[in-house]
Amino acid sequence: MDHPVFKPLHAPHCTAVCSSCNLREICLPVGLSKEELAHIDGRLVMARLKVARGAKLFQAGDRFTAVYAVWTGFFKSCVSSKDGREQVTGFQMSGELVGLDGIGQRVHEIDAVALEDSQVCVIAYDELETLSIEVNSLQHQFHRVMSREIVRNQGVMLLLGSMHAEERVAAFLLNLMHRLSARGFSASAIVLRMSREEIGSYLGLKLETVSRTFSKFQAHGLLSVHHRQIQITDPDGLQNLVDGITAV
Amino acid sequence: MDHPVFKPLHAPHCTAVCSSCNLREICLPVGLSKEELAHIDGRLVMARLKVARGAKLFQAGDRFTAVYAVWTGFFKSCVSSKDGREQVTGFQMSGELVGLDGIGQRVHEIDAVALEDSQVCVIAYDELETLSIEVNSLQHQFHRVMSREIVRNQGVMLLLGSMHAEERVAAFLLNLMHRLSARGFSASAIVLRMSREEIGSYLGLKLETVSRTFSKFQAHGLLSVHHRQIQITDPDGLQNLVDGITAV
DNA sequence: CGTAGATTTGAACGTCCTCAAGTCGAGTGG
DNA sequence: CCACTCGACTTGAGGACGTTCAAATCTACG
Repeated sequence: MDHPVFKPLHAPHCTAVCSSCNLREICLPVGLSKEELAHIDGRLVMARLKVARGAKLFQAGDRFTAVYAVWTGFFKSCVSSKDGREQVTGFQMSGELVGLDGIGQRVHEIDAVALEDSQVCVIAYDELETLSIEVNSLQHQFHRVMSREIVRNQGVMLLLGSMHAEERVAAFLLNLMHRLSARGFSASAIVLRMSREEIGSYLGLKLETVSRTFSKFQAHGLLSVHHRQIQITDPDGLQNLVDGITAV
Repeated sequence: MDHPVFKPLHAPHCTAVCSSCNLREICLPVGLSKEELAHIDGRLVMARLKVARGAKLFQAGDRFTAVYAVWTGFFKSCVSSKDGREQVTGFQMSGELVGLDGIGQRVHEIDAVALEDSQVCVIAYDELETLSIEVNSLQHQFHRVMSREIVRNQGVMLLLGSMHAEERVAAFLLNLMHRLSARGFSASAIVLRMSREEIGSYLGLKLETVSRTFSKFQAHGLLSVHHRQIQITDPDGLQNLVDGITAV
């Protein structure tokens, strides 16, 4: 199976335009001039796809043909080893790119799963390479996106390699908070799109540990938890935990 | 301080050529045609630098101007957090690129330290972007290199997030073995370039645990350790450990 | 309204860490 | 050449943190 079954939102001839997308200041085309945007309109994004909650956008082993920009919704990326171990390597929200793992081998090496009903912009990779040659700053932006992904992953390695459970959970929540607030959502009221188990997998912890840590944070007045609703009441307190300034 | 002090191996006008480099099948220019190699010769690599053992090629905060291809020697990459936590995020050997972290912000976000006297090829990033436009397959290869770095990091996340100490050490040794043998070195006799502490930092373990694990592997006949000399006697046994087929 | 899945909480256990002592080897100066 | 010294490594014992196993509670969805 090379591709899951999708229904394009638009007929093939009706392509998406970046210039009028409200994510253009967050997504791949940041920093492109009006003229450059006009040049890539209808060429960079060939189609939009709906991905239902729980469905895979692609999975390890699928042939790589495109990278995807999350337009609406929420995704997780997972690697698995032969023996069935699974690790969530990231969560992607609107404006973030999924599928960069496939460029190297022309085959995807991870799974990308929608955590809620989502829509993605399909960026055919061959076309991206072509446009990168024509539009200088698109190439530059694409390199920046990949570089940031590398840096982000190294931050996760720091977290997994040297932080305690409470520090990991605090760092996770703060990161989510910052990314959501960059998209205009409340910086304090978070609705988690993923289960405790998925958080645990991402943080290298068991779901019980995540749950216990949430409870402990609540007992210390850092936040209040109600199922997947999190209200951050003391972001500085969480930051102090991450920075090793305080403990709970 | 934007740059450490280096002595270029060659005068500025005497640039390095990829077409006659013995690493051209491993390094960035893999897959370039003879004509394409000729086109980038003397332009891609502007100079070579010596980096003494223990010296930093660059460090977090340095202005980003170039990526570096390891020509000879061995490097480690480290991220650090505000509170002084340090995490080794990778070890680089000949033919591998260092410095991709800086593209996103035009500032390096990690430290790159030579673990032995080394030489690197300096690839000015602006020139790389220019050449990528002129030479199609150079752009493609560069994307592949970055993509593989992303995949590699996700593999490390899997290791850090879901493997036990013995599995981590086994995976580390096998990885080292494969990369060394791809460069024509013995697949069984490894000379470690890094300390137990650096291995531990990379694997999210303490140096004592690394040491104990080596000893245990030796007791089980998987390898023999003498300081930094490792003789792998049972690679399949190590692989079985990584794959969760056996335990020690 | 009922069931399956997600979450919370408790208790016992195990892996890895911490602290500490001892060994080994390379480099240095007598 | 040998003794000395420092850093790296090894090994042991005890303890901490997170896991495992188990049960209760809660929610969402049909």
